Amino acid sequence: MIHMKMLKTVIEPLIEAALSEVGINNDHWKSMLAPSRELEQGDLSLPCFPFAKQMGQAPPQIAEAIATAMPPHEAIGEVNAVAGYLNIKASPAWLAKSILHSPSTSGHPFGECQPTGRKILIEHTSANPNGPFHVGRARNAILGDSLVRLHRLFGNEVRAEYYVDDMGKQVGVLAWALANLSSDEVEATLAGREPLNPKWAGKADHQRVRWYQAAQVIRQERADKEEIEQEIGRMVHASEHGDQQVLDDFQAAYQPVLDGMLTTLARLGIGFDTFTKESMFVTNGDVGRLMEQFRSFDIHGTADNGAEFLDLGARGLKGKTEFFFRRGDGSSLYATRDIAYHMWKWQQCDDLINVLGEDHKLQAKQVGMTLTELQQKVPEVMFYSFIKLPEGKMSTRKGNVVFMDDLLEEASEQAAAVVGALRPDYERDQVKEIADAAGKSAVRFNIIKVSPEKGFTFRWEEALAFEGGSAPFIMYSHVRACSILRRCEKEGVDVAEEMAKSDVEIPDEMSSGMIGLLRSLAVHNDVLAKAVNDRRPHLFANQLLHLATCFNAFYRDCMIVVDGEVNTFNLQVSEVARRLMRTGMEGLGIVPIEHM
RNA sequence: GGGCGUGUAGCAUAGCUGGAUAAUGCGUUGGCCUCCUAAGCCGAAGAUCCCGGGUUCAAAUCCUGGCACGUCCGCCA
Repeated sequence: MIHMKMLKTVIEPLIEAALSEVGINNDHWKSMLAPSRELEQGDLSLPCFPFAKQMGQAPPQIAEAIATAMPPHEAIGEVNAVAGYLNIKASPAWLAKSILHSPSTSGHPFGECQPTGRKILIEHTSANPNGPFHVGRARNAILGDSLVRLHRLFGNEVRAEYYVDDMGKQVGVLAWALANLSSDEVEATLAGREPLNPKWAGKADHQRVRWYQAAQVIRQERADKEEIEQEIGRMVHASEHGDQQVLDDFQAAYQPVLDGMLTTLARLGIGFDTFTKESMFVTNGDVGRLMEQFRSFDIHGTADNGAEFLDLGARGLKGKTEFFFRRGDGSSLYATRDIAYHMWKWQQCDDLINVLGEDHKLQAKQVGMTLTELQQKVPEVMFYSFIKLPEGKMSTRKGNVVFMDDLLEEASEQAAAVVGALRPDYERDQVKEIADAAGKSAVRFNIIKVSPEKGFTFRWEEALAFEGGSAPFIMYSHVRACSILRRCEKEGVDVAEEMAKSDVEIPDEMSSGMIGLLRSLAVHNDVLAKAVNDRRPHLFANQLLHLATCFNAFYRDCMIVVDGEVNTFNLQVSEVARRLMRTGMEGLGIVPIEHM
């Protein structure tokens, strides 16, 4: 629920006064004051039904009485009582003045961040480096990166971190395959499958994943599979005990794959500040010390073969209650290292956020409970549900996947076709630049605009939609705002000078387009705050869509330059909207280009 | 079997710390470019808010019992 905070702050004392004059004295009403359902009626509304009993009057009467008792204020454009609701509409002139003149009271209407001083560490993606991104895995990266960007826009100091799984079975299999299988063997093993797309033949993530896939088959089928398993097991075991040679071999195997994956993410505008290797916590002794510490816990237990666990059932965990942190052979488990990793992360930030697939819910719960047991803070987690295809679950084995690299190519191509048709006079390079921006933005936005916990079915036609509720729609509104600026320059208007005027006359009568835009601008930063604090980027995505829609209506109703004359008020509002659109787009990873 | 999540017009979604006539896009359909980019704007049609029960002045929203789908329940990562 998004309140128009700048209005709420001002009118709460006024309502308080009106209520006490009418004879209502309780504080419950503050939580009842809500954004109006009917935008025509107002910005904030107070349902008066709960007062009926106390007052012995019908709600419409009470609403009427409160409306009459409301003290006048310049912020209030209109007060009305309808069907038991007290509706308060902000005065457009006051909204305009607040937005234009006092950046400090309205957050940062010009899109400039005010540092909060809070340090946030966001870990996202952290995919195993064993193959290229498909759109399923990419939901994590897109969601995570949007959260990173939104936090930065909000003014937090953010570190985006990738946790590299550089040990364990998956990397072990990859390393074994690269060392033991020839190219011919790999291709023969994978003969029945989708071949490597020649376009990606030079990209290590696409290339090396074939070794990995072939190894998965061979481990099941080849006559010497037991020896293979032993060999892999030996390497994995060594890696878990911090054997540097094995870890180095592993890195040589996965690093090119990881680099390829990062290239894909970079195309989406996704990057990281730090990479932390899982093995670090084994080699530096943290994991060993942690496991020793667990032994002193009263919920510690030991299985028949010497494996150790914590009985989280004793702390209220339902279902699977034993949380194993050490194998019978004494080596650590993924979750154990994850706990060491979290303790390390907590030393470097005020807030910790992890972006995880819904399949990690139990594991995250176990880690969280164990951290509590260690008297550590529990990280915030953003869970998302998986992306599937219309044909069903994504599966590399069945060839039922859409690679991110392919999606981006396709998006760019389709966008180029649209731009080419719409702007026949553009140069080829310009078309390509616009198409790349529109393509990647559309792909990102398509995923961010829906709430993470909702199951998501990938459809080409939706991912590549360039109208309606898409990124290009927002980009287009922004382009219009940029176009206004260019028009001003062409007319010889000194925009900086126009913007600096602080005594612009604010008209009494405004068009619906202007009023709508002012209202959207007024809640913009409230939505950003909510999206950041609740970890729900889609709220901000919808706000940006709303802002763009409102801008389009404003664009229709409010000319900025007429007959060479500039309307300063309209220009100033347009510029606030432009900057907010621009920073908002950056906050979601939409590329804010100036021509389309 | 147990835990967690999801179920809203033909389709995809928003709304879910209870409040008015359930919002948006696609699709369907009717209009708008001598005027700052029509990737746009304005209008119309289209909803048993999965089903049953309960709480409440008021339920898409909260509780409860079903159903469907997703996901987890490894000494894997």
